[in-house]
Amino acid sequence: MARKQGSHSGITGPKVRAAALRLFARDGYAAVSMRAIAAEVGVQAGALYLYTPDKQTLLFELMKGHLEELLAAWAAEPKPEGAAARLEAFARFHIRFHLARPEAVFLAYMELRNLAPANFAAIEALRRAYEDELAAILRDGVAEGVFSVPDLRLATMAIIAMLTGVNTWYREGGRLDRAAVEAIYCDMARRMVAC
Amino acid sequence: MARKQGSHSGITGPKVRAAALRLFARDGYAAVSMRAIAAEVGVQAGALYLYTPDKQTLLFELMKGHLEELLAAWAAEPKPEGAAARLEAFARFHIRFHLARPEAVFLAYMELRNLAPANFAAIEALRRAYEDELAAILRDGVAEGVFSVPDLRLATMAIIAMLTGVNTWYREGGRLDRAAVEAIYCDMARRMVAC
DNA sequence: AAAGTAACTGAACGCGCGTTCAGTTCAAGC
DNA sequence: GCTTGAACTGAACGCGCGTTCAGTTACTTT
Repeated sequence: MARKQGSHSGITGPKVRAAALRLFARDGYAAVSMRAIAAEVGVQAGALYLYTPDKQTLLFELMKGHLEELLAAWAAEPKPEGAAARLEAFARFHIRFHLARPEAVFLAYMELRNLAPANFAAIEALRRAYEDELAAILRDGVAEGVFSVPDLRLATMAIIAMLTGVNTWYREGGRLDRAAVEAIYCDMARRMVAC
Repeated sequence: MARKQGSHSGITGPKVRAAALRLFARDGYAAVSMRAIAAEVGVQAGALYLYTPDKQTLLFELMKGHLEELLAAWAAEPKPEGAAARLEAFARFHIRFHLARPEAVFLAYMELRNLAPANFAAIEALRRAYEDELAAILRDGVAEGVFSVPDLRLATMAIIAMLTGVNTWYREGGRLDRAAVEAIYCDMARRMVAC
């Protein structure tokens, strides 16, 4: 049978991941069929199994990849002196990173329940590691005497929930641009923990 | 054929809603079959259609019911004088109400994409009405000179995201009880908008 | 030109899906 | 005790699911 242009190009793997991410984020893991992903890529469903052992692993790899990228990106970020400055860096980084990847963020928050227990544990550990980065900043700030928090863990969760919340309403071309949102949320995060 | 005890008891409707809420929240709308809901109730799948026209409407009614209950409960709450006191009342109410209904809250946040457009619009309007309640408190606080917010809408979204975030980590019997969590989050919300 | 190989097809597997509906059961009203 | 009607069953409808695999294609290596 005639083969279409672009076959054997060697980029099908990334295409599969991109299509799966897009569709999982839009319709939800359970509502997306392997055939739908395949159609998006331009192959038959069977071909997907050259790139993933099964559907569940495809989801897990997407979430794991997202969180590892998040941790790596934060690790690569310059860390200023002083907890107050580091909190600002964290808040700005968090919003910037998350607004740039709305689909992956959505997936990582919404599809946890579709993970097999072992995969769930792995994702939770990555998320916890990220939370610990913020917790360390707050702890340092308290030690420096520039922050006062009633409870370290709760303040951590509160700030992350607040910052991640931006993804639920932010739309390109809205009333405020990313820089303005960054600045305002930065300010609110600072107020929450400032003495 | 012999009929089991409890038939024709006239409470099947509520049972259907309760089972659907439990299963939708646990496994996700798309992953729950009408047969699974029916099994939970103790009837055959066909019997569910005496209580709902279809699966989609069942989801919509659950979400609508939850948000209407939320608005009614807040309307029934005593409103103290002064924006600062009203913010405290709102924060405590929000946490208390949401922690008491984790399944409905989870459903109302996670299954929006499974709503038909008309149903989605109805749910969004209810949610917006609730947000406006908090926005009004913040506006009043600014007018009274007791609050200072860089942006009214963003502060509203930030506080609600922060408060709702409690549901993602709070577990009965954990380190802090509900009252302690309420108090700490109340404090953080106040700090965010205080002058 | 022949052989080898990675990429992909297309058909098939058993299964469960949402929904419909004719028929059955049971309690209540007369 | 007969009739009524609400509650419910159980089978059926066509369809799409995740996954497998023998076979086919297109390109590379020799």
